[in-house]
Amino acid sequence: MSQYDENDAFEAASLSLSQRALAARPGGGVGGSADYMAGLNSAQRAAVEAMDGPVLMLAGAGTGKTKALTARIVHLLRMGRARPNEILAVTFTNKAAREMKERVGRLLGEVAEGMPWMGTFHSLSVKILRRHAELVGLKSNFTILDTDDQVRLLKQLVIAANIDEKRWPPRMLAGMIDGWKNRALTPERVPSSEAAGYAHRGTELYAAYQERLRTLNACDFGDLLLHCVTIFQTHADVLAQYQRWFKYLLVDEYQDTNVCQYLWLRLLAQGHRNICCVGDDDQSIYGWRGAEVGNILRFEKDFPGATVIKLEQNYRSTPHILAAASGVISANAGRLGKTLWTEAQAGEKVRLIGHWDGEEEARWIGEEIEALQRGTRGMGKYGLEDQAILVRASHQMRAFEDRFLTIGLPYRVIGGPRFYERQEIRDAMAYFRLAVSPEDDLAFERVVNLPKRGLGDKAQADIQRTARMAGVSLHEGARELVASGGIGGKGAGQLRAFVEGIDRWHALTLAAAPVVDADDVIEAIGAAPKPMDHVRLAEMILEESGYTAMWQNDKTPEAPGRLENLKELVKALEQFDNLQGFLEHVSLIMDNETEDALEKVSIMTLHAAKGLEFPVVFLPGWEDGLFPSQRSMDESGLKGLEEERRLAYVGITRAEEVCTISFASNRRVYGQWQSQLPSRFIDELPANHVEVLTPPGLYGGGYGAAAYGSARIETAMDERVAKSDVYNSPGWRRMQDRAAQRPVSQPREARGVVIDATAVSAFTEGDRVFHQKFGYGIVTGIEGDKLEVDFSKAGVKRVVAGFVVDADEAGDVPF
DNA sequence: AAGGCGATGTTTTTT
DNA sequence: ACATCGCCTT
Repeated sequence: MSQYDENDAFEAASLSLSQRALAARPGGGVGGSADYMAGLNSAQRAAVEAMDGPVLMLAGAGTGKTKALTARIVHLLRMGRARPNEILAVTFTNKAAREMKERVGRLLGEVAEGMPWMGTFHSLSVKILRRHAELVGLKSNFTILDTDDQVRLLKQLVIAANIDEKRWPPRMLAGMIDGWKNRALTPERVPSSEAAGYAHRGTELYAAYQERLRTLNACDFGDLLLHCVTIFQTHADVLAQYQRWFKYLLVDEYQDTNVCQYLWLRLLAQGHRNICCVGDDDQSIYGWRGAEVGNILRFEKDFPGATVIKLEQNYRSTPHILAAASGVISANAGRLGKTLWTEAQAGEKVRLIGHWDGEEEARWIGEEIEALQRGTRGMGKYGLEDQAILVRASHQMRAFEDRFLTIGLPYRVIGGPRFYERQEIRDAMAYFRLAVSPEDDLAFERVVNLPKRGLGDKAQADIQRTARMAGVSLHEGARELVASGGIGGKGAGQLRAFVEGIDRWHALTLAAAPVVDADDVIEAIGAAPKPMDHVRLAEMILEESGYTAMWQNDKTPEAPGRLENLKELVKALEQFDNLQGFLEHVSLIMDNETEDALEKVSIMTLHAAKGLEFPVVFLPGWEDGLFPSQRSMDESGLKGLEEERRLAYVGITRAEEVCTISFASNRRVYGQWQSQLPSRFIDELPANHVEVLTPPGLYGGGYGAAAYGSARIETAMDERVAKSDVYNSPGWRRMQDRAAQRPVSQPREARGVVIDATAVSAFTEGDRVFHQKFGYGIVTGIEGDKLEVDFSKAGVKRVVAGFVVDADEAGDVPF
């Protein structure tokens, strides 16, 4: 069942909930004694009770903003201010929306299905847009393009416009258009000052792109919001209807809103102005994708008379950690200004350590994690799931993955490519899209020659031409081309089969969809096959198209993972009534939540860490150029640096008890060894909340030998000089040469694949094994639980036995 | 039509 | 270093 089904959210669906919820507490909500108020501090309470008019809830990290936000919703309901379907609650991610629903539901003692207008900007926009699509020239069943489709479409337009796509990459145009849409600029509103971009033809192509989208009855992500804003701005009656309906607005992570989202909110809030924005200017880290910190900084100007409530009591971190974070962030100008405080015990100081290079850093952190797991650091015992490594850029993860695989430390990478962004998932989805709507040209293009059907550029151009001449879809065009014999021998049979396959699958989606009316539909189709449930249909499509076989025949190490993902995809179908519902869902949702119970260290980017917390946090790579990122500073100057600093703030405030910052003197960047300077943010850490650790390498004393403080820089400089001597020494060069000769072409593992470190299998020399990261290999030696394996792709590696499986098992992934 | 090879550009990411 | 992409060869 789709989350975005078209049940009428305006109607009575949710009345029963509100009435029951209210009835459950006769006289409930009078005064502050209601259960949902229990445990709120005075600031949180104030945020809950300030119901009317604009409210800005400035919620520092770990100050219980979600608690306040959910209590506020419950309060509005209990006080009878609004029915559940009259509250608009907006988040950025589906995860946040889900969590809010759950928590509100728990407080109400009901399943919060009755809050239809709680969701992401995009999902709520889709809901609104489907009702008024015709006002922007779309039909209400428009499709939502992903970034991939978007770029491919733009590429066609760029080529058609005779522009050198090498000098002016379509991807760049996509970025510009996204930027414009984020700022709510339709093609005619793009300022002329920006017209020079993209070979002076940016706006022209933007307009052409919008036109093309309309023809395809499609939207990109930016359109979902922008079309809503356009409708609100040009149809006062429609806007008024929504303004009347949504009695209260709540916005989470307000500091992340872009101009378009801001307009969307402001338009809806005009009138009663019952809008409550929650956010933290110090955690604004998405400026690079259009977020405007200005929105939150300007709130009181935008909404005069606003109540501003600061949540400053932190329930997450120790005082040292908070002080370190505050010290760093205080270097930023133009903050609204908050001071976090806590009642927690002092705990450990933030630990700082320098390393020789990135590999040593990874080695040290690995050992530290294991020591904390055993409880041998005198700082308590922490399970692996309590520990996280937060990096600035995802390429930093590699060193950790390599190291952890070698020592057999279970880890999981959070983030990474989204499930639905993986190639095999998109391919499979394209097949499903074709089955549901054979006229989906973008899907057709994607898979017409996948697996290879001998339909290359020439054949595809012929199909395009035929279709365009007849004014029909590529699917129909292809049918005609086959019928007219306009296609050569080998491809002809294949194309015919492909076209007929689509017809057959399409017929089956019709038969599969409405279970109740199945008989009628079958009659209508005539010789239609038996009704088929959509899960089996999906399997069949992937089977018959040869797509599954394509990966089964693929011998690269990532192929089994891809088949695994396809299985997962099919499994995910079970939760939906039909393919259509599923496609709608996936176009807006990332479902990356593979909560496996196994104990694992988490590795993720700082961006992905926002909103999370861990007892133990490692922050490696604090080196100028890497963090703060050089690129960020080059492109956005001081603004960029300040955003990096907020990222540092986010990183530190993720830690509850133990926070360890580290840097390396040398790092390989783009294959080149570079000597690194410690991050300027390290200088901003308040000295009395930091403990400097001695690195294990003892490269002439290390940072721990020096008193921490103003002398640190000089020491670091001296150290660097000393180290660069070592770096230039013959011994070091020999080491480098050896390292360079080592076969290290390690294929990147398919992320999210469960690594079962607990499986103990007996191997003998000569066994053929499969490793998630290194691929296939032969066991050449055994030492305890460690194996020496000669991998065909990655060379000789020592790996923990639990990380490899028998090659036959791995190759035989049943579908 | 498809696989191999050299040029290229490398943050962060949601929907 | 390394992956991706477009072009060139077969």
